[in-house]
Amino acid sequence: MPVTVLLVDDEPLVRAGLRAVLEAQPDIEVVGEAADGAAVIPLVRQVRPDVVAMDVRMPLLDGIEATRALLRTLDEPPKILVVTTFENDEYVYEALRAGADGFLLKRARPAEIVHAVRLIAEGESLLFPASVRQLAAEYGEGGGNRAARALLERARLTEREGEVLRLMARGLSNAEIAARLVVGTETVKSHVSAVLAKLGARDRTQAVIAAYESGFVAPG
Amino acid sequence: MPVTVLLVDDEPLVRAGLRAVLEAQPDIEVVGEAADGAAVIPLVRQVRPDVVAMDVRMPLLDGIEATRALLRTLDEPPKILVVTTFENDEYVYEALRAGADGFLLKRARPAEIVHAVRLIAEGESLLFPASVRQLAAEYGEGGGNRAARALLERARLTEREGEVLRLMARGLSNAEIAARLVVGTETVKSHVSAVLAKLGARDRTQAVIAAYESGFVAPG
DNA sequence: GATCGTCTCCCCCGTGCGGGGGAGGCCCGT
DNA sequence: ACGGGCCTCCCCCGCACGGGGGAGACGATC
Repeated sequence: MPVTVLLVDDEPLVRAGLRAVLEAQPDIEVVGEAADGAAVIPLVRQVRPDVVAMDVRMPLLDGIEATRALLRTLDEPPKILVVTTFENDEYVYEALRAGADGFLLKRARPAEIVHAVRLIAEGESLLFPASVRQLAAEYGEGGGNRAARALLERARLTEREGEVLRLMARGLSNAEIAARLVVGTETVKSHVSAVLAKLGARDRTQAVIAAYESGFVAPG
Repeated sequence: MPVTVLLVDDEPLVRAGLRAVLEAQPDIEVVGEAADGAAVIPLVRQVRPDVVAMDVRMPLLDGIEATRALLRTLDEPPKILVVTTFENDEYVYEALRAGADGFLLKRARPAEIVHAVRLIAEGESLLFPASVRQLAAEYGEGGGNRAARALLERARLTEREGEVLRLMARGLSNAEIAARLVVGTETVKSHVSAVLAKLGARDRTQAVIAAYESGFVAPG
């Protein structure tokens, strides 16, 4: 019997993407979609999915409350996979504390997404940051650069964007970064915006946090 | 024979403070002062200090260039102790790479300053962040809270300011912190300003960097 | 009782930041 | 020769941020 999945995300595009990725697997079946956490409980009662892939930030009822509501009201709650764009989203940790089984970044590759759903369905918990750090650890002490480069590929940061992120993580302002890279501040702003978008960060502080948490830059 | 020290800092107040602290020691003697790195070489030639306590940021010639110049032009260069307000100042690391023997935060307690000068004079190197991490390590894995509390005392952050810094390090905006702590945004702004001042950080990003680098918050 | 530190909130104000656009030059792969 | 990705720079714009003040309330300390 296949793994049944319910998609909950306010963006139709994301739902379509997840559906496409998951339905390509013979052992995974998408059994429903919801655009907001508010609609999830009756839908779960109705279709009884194994896994709910749930966005954190939603207009009416967010992923945290929806998770709590599911666990509170159902006798056999589904596994809950939190899907988010930003791994240091404060809501993510709250969702996990609320009882979610794992979380996954939207920028993850299709194979990773499929893998995550299968793991969750099997009862495994899944925390992406841990896997990222594991990735960094694979390259050992000396090869920090290679791990960083591998992370670059994940986040799909260009080389220049990686440089800018590194300088951001050293506390430099846009003007200082511009001076360092010998380009205009407008250029730096472009790169910074690109980095924020790709990391799902709201501001440079969150980007720096992501850099530390992912191992892209290391303390010391 | 006493340890002789030359003070190089563009702020007279800082020089006076260092002089007061150091001259109180019978075995330490301040043998000169300079207001900028540009004046340091002839002065060092003249007074031959054991230790140069040098600011990093100075108007004409900064601590990095002054350090390089000293090491390049003198056969028996003095020990160089970089004195700065902010431990994650980008220039600090460059100064250390340029050959400085250690660095010290201006917010350090008098006893620490004296200790640092003596250590440097004896040929020991001294890196404050390392000592902070060592401090954190002393408390072991389980006692992270105690280490954090010890760090709080060092930076003289109040309990509330520590809370605020922790939330800053999770990427929260002032408004979000205010909501979380159930206070007004103006209050949060006050705390944030206090944190920035005490850490010598220019903005919240630098404060978060300091939090990570010092071990106040840990990745993962 | 007076003082100090902390937490709380208020004002004004400048500006760096980030979003949302667009655009030209470059190299590379097709 | 053309498109696509990347780097570069430009515009406008709103806003959160941070600095610099001040002030009241509370508890601890002296």
